[in-house]
This record gives sequence, C-alpha cells and structure tokens, in this order.
Amino acid sequence: MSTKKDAGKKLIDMNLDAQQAQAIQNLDGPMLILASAGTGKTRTLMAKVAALLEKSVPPNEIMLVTFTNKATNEMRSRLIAMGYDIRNMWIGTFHNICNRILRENYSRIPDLNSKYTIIMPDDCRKLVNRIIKDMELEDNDLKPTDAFEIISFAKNAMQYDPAHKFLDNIEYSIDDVIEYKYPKHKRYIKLIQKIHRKYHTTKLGNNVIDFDDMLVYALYIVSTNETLREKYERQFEYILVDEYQDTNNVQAALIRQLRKNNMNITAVGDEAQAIYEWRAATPGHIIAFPHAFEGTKILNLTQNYRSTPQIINAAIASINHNKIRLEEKQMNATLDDGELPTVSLHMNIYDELEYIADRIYGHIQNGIAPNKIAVLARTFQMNKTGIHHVLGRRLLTYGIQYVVFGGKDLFDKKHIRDFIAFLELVYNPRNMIAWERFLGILPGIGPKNVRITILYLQNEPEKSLTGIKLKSTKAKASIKLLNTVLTEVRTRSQQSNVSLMDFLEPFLKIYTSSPPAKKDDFPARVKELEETLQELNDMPIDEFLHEVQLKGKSKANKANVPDDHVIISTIHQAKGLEWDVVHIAGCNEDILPHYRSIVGLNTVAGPVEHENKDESGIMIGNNPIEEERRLFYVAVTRAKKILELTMSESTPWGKPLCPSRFIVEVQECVVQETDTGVFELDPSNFLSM
DNA sequence: CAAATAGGACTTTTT
DNA sequence: GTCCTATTTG
Repeated sequence: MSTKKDAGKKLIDMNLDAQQAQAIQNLDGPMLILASAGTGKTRTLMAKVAALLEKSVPPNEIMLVTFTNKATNEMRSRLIAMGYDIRNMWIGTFHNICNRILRENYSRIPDLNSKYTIIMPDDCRKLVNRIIKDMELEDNDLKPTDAFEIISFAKNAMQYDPAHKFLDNIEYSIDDVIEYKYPKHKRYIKLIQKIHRKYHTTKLGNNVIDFDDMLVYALYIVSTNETLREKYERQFEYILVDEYQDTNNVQAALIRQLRKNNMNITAVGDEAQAIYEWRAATPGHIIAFPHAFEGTKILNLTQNYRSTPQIINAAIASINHNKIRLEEKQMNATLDDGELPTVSLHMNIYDELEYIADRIYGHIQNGIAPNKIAVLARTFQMNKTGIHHVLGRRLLTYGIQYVVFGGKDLFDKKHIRDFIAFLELVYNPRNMIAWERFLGILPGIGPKNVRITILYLQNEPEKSLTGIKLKSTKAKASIKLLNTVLTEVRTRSQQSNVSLMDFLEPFLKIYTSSPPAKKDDFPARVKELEETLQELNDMPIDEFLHEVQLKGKSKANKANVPDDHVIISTIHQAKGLEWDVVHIAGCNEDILPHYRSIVGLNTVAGPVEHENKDESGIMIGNNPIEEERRLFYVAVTRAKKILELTMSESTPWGKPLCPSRFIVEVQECVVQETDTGVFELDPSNFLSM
C-alpha cells in the first residue's frame, strides 16, 4: 500500500513538459486542453487528477468522464498504480455516470420503478420493428433500423428545453434531424414521431430504458429539479471530461447544468480526432468551449512524444486535406528519425491478412514484444469472414496469441441474452420484451402462444402461469415446466446469498428442451455461458443486470494486455492507445472510407461539401468523408515506430477494389512495398473526391 | 391452425 | 451470426 508521500513523489516523477505542467499550475476554473495525438494527453489529465488528490480534494468530489469503458479502466488502473484510493471517485463514461444519476433518482421518471433494466440495441430495433408492424401500414417502406437510427440520433442531438414537455423535445429533434441529416426520410417525419411515442411508452410500461435514455433522463432530472441540480453541482467540486470533441448535445447540456456556479471544469480533446459524429457528437462543443465558459484557460499540447517524424508527416499530410478544422495541425516530432511508412498491395483480404501475420512473425523474431504490435481495421464483420477470425487463425498457426478489441460484445450473443432474459423474468417481470424472447425459445410456443401468454401477464406479471389456456400438449408442458422453474427460482432469489450461478441450472433445465439444443454448437454455447457466469459470480445480480450490460464483459480486462498477445482492434477502440508497430488493414475505397460514408442514408447524393454552422456555432451535418479521414488520422497516429499500410485488389468474391483515397493523399510520405505487387496511385480513381 | 424449419438478406464504428 | 419471411410439417 503506497502512502500519500509516495503518491506525491509519483506526481513529480511524471516529468511534465512546460505545456503540460500548466495543467497542474491552474487547478481551478475552466480549462481547455487541446492535445494533438501523442502529446501526453492522458498523462496530463492524470497529473491533474493526481494534483487535486494531493491537494486533499476528496475523491468523491471529482467526476472524471471518459469516452469508452476501456479508457475508464485505463485511467482507473493508472490512478491506483499511483497509490490513490479512488473507490469513491465518479469515474466512467457519460453513460455510466448518467445511469448512476438515474439510479439515484429513478422516481423522477414516471412509471419507472427500482427494478428497471437496460435493453440492448438489438432488442430496441426489434421493438421498433414490432411497433411498425402493429401499425399495419399500407405500402410502407420505412425500414425499422432506419427509424431506430433516426430516433436514437435525435435523442442524442436533442437541445433539451425544460419549457417544453419531455416528448415534445424529442419530437422537435426528430424533425430537425430528418430535415438536415436524413432528408430522404422527410415524408416520414410524422410517422417516426408517432413510432417514437409508442416506443417510449412501451419501454416505460416494460420498466426498461435504452442506452440513449440514460443520457436523456439524467439531463431531464437535473434540468427540471433545481434542488437536485444544485446537489450534484455541489457534490462535484471538479469535473474533468476526456475526448470532449466527441460529446453530443445532451452530454454537453448535462455538463452545463452541473457547471452553473462552480466553474471548475477541465475539457480535454482534439478536434482532429472527432470520430463519433455518426452518434450525434459534434466537435462544435469543443470549439465553443471557451465561449461557453468565460475565462477559459487554453492549453495547446503540440509536442508529440509518441511517433517518428516520418509517421507524423504522414498523419499531418492526411489531416490537412480536411476543410473543416480549427487550424493547420500543429504537431512537433520529438523522436529520432525512423523508417518511412510502407504500403503494399495484395490479391484480396486473405492474402493481405496472411502478409500481416507473416510480418508480425518477423517483428517478433526481431525482438518486438507481441503486445507492442497492433492490427487496426475499420470494421469487424461478424460472420466467419470477419478479419479477426481470419487473421486470428493465421496468427495461431505461427503460435502467436492475440486479443480482440471491438466488434460485437459477448453480451450481444444469443445464448447470453437468452440467459439475461431468463433473469429478467425474476428481477424485472414487467419486461415483456424479455418474456417475448424467452417464451419464444420454449418448444411448442410460437408467436401466437407468446402473444397469449403476454396478454395474460399484462397487468400482473408475476402471477402463476397455470391459468393460461393453450391448446397443444407440447405448449402446455413447456408452460408447466417454466412455471415450476420460475416459482422455485423466485423463492431462491429472495435469499440473501443468491448468486448468478444459482440460475444456470434452472435455466438449462428449460434451455436443453428448446430447439437451440438440437444445434451442434449448443454445447459450446453452454460452456461459454457457464464460464462467463463463473467469472462474474461475485457480482450481485441487480448490479449484473444494471452494469454489466452497459460495460460489457469482454472489455473489462483490456487495460493490460499480456506480453505475449498481439492486438487486433477496430480503429474506434484503438483511440488513445499506442503501439510500436501498427498495421492498418483494408486501406481501400469503400472500406476506409467506408461506403456508407460515401453514399449513405444520411446524404442525398454524395457527401455534403460545405461548412454547416447554425447561429450557435455548433456544426451540423459535417462531411462524413472528413470523419473517415480523421479515423485514418487516428489510426496512423497510434504508431510509434513502424507503420505498415495494406490494401487489396479485389474482394474475396472478385469485385475490384480501389486503393483508399487516404493512401493517395499521403503517397509522398510513404514507400511502396513492391514484393507483393506494384500499383499506381491515380487520383482520378476518385470522382467523388 | 400454429409451430418448426429452411432459405434469404443483411452486416460500420460504440454506449 | 442473427433476424426475418416463406414454406413445410405436425
């Protein structure tokens, strides 16, 4: 156990440069830290938190907001390593923190009770799908996924005004969002508003919230009750927000609510790394920060301590193609010269990944530790051709182990969600979405019998199932079994020492009689479920239902990758991290930039080519290609010493692929690796540029 | 008539 | 891999 004196020494040992040190020379008042990639942003932020703790600010008076669960874990372990007791610090993502505020004040939301749970995005989509179907519209071609995407975007982009009714705020937002971002859907404005209203009331009736509700309800709570707002403002003497360029309107509004009198707010970010506009974030908030908080002290961190000058040159060459930005990117290299980044061309993604695996093997032979090597990609397709499957298999044949950041979470897997649905029948029986899911897997129970059962339970969700009238003997037997198991499990759930594992056996009693049990992957699924529950068994069940779904299990232990594991990551998940060697796979048009950003739902015809600012200076409807370019910039700036870019000539099914425009743009800064194929970088390939 | 099953479509990025 | 729909089975 470190003493406080040790911790103080740690702080001095942090070796901040003159720019960074200003962060701890000014602890009070509003501060904006504009930190280019690799300039020690996290180190500076950690130093500031440490300085506050050294000044004896109680940990529970500090709120530290991060953007991903991985960043939360990273910062938490750094602070613990420095010897601080941060158990009472509010450290987490906006969603974590808002969910916490909501749990403390759920009674402010009519119809929500203490057992409320979270529904995952897939279930949200399913719910919207059913709502649309129940409307029995004639020749309707509004896709449920589009409707949900618009609703979700609108909630995150909402300008909440307490003068209006709660739902009206969201409906105004849906109006705006469709107008500016989804003009193709203009004729559906009224319909989507109606769908949202039904979606909203259904969720409340089921005692569930979705991810967006966490933010929206937390903002509602502090905006509509001055006592509560003051309570939270007083509680947090200091608020620090990381990745401020990725905040959306609701998050920014929440921060404003909590900083009306107390101006101790630190925002850290880099507008060149804004990569969440697709989720309604807007870099306008970081740009407008000094206007929002009078007397803001601005720190510019420009000394890059991470990458070789060659890598930095490529990064700058790329980002300078963006029209929407604050100023020319300033980033000064401090490291010695290294190798030029390489680009190589391959037949298809399989060859490309094989090449990468081969290169990685070489790097390891040259003495580079596997966990200093990362492969980054724009997307992880979830089927068997997903790059982490293919590359992973390849790496294993070389005897190289790996970890995967990103892609679908374990908690999105069907069998795990089936189990969670089972738990919900006990812990949140009002959740008919869980009932629908679980009843659907019982033998003899199809859509019709599910409906009958749900109707039966509508007003009294915990009553015995024995009164349901079903015809087939198979259905009757299933309901009888479920009733027996549920009664038993509900009794057990009342005991104080009940744990997750106690639910596995009763769950399997039903699950093994269901159709999935006939599939050959069933034993593997059960095994995975069992291992997961064993790992999480110490966790109280209501915490499991509230927290784990939000945080994701597979991301919990990623802060420290074992030495002998290579990292495979999405670029989004790689943000804030760094490696000696970085491979960027799939540097092709339609992959990076992704085709959805070239021609997508959000554009009428091709990308929007203008700077779109409203009176408040908040940018809206930015060019999606520029966001893809920032993504490329983020990927490039993860590399410390060696950067290798790869691309393919065609898809596995023979469709030709062009080199990414981002490669063309940096061609002066890279060298071609010609062993695998020669190519010409011809800008005329990109008519849409 | 409702359930089971087979085949087709879709699949960005994350909380 | 999962969801959805059309077809076959009980």
